[in-house]
Amino acid sequence: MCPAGSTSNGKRRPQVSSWSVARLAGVSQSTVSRVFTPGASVSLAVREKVLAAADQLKYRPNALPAILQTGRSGLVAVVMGGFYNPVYAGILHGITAALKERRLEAVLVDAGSDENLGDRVDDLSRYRIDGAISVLAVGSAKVAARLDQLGIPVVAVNSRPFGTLRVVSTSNRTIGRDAADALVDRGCTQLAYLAGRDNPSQRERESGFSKRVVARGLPTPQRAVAGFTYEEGYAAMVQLLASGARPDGLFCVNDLVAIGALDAIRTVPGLRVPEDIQVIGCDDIPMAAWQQNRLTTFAQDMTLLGRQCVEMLGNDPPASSVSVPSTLVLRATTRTLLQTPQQMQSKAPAAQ
Amino acid sequence: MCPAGSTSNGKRRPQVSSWSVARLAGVSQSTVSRVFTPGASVSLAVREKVLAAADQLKYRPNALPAILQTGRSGLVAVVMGGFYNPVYAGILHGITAALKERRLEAVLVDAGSDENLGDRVDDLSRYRIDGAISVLAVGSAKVAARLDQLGIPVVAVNSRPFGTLRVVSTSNRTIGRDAADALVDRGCTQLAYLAGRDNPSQRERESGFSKRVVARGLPTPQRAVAGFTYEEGYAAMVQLLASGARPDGLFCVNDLVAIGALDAIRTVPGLRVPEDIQVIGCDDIPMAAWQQNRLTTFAQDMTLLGRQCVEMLGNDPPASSVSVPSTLVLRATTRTLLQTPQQMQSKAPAAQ
DNA sequence: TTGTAGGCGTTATCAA
DNA sequence: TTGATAACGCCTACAA
Repeated sequence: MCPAGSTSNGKRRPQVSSWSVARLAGVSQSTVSRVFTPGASVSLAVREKVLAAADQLKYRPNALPAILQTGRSGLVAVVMGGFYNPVYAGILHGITAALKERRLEAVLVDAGSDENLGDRVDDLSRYRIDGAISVLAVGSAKVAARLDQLGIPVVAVNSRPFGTLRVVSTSNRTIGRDAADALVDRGCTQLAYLAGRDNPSQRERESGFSKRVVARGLPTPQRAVAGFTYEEGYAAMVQLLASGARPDGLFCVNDLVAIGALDAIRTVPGLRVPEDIQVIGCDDIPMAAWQQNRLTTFAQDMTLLGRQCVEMLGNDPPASSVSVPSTLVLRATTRTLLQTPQQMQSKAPAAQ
Repeated sequence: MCPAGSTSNGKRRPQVSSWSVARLAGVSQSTVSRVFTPGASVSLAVREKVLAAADQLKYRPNALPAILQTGRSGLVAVVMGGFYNPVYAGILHGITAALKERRLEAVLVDAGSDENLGDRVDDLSRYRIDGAISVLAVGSAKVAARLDQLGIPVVAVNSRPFGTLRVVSTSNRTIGRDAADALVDRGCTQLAYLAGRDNPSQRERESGFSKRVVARGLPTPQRAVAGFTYEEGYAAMVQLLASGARPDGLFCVNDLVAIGALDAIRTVPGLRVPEDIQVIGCDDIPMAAWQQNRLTTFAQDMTLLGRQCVEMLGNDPPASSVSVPSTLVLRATTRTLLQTPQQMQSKAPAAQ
């Protein structure tokens, strides 16, 4: 009726089990279990007796046997590729908030690059995690195949749709197009783009931008490869300007790069933003709003993005892909819009 | 000899168990277990046979029964109070890196305020977490007492040493003193301090600063309450300047506040940094190094801080408190130091 | 509504 | 070095 070790066995931290509570309350162990199972049928009298006993013993249900039994752990792996960009802080916050609502817990994995992603998530499978969310884009079919084999739902942000991978994207192509329109509408004719290292969202932002610029009858934008950090944006812009290029409209892969570019522009005497060159970033990180930057950029609701990731994780049957919208936030690095005719033209279909 | 469900029972995701591996390898389940237990004695022949079988079946040890048995989960709760300040990204990175080295996993808790801290960690005790690290300072004895009762080691950053709480601190008092010395050595006579909301590290930074300023024979610094964000720093400085105050040396509770203050100062025509007012921040977040700021500040090795947290968690017997050093990083918001005599005076003992 | 019994997949113990 | 067996603490039948 009552297993030996359920009281305490001296060697380990003694844990109060449902058996001890049962004994104190004068009921069976199953009854205690039912009291702690939402929606189970227990008489009020018994429930109160049990809760009183549990309270007295400071009983905390142990999730592990239940996981062992049901196969569901309530644990979700959350994979990050580093935290250097404040935009990740927003996403992480969104994910943790959404997980909390569903009573799921986040096991944080700082993977660095998506090479390690497979290994790390595989590692975590020993905890029987229910799923994984990767803020780090899954870039290779090999990694995707590895994740597939785990047999758990995997959501990845801004990845290509490999296999059963579920993808939540920011509307990168639209952002690129809107950036082009915003700059062209404001009179820019010499466009330039500061690129990140190759990944799906970078590629889409760029292609959306370039194609729309060309569709608007302007030459293909100049291009410089920066990366994703302030320093890389700064260096790339210094180099671009040193090469003699004088674009009058600049779109950057993200805000950090844009802010780096702004600072580089400021080193050139007589070159003014937005009079001589207009700049648009992407993400709307807090620093974009700082007085020293007042950067025009695309805002995306990161809390929503986090929520979408968690929701997709639970979808059954699996939805394969959703994207979150973005809004152009106009600040001081672009001029005010005057021309209405071109504004209308910006509604034209993409040169796909 | 071989339990029924160990192959697959149709209802759940079928998991390969040590029993299936044992059967394929022609050994007992215990032997399989030993092969996957570091340091257990198994003959080479058997080990290879088992590993081959495990490989063939893609066996992944299930951690849950082991946890049930040993009481050790390898899970550590990591409590954050939000991610708005980039310094937290650094700390989080340090913690995850150190945990990984010890083969521990981080369960991320975004607590918002330390009120929820107790509840959330208590929640996680159902996973039999081995310990908790709170980047959020534990501010009340009540929360600390709650954590005490969990019977697991808890490390908190920059908290007061309540009960069995283990504390890792940045050297806040020293930072305050060094900031005072740095400003006074550079000729400041009218000091001001932008404070955060009350918490242990804010209090120590301020008290270290104020006392040293007074010890150096100057009047008590002016004080304005900002908070911990750029916006709050900006607003507080705008107000301070509007009140007619014209300090020539400013120390801020952190870099975000300092950068906000810098931007506020820039709104006043003719007020130059560092000629008219010198500014020092704290944390050395990436933005402090940006060209637009070039903020003099105190750098702290956040990776080290993370490592310390993890190490303290494992200390037995528990060490109660350590602190990590910081270094003054001189940039463009302070003047260059000329006077040597005062430099020597800065080595004088604190007016404690 | 309540209790009994079996199983989840490991580790720990002890005997062979 | 290996194997058999008993926990670990819960959930899920099924019986009362």
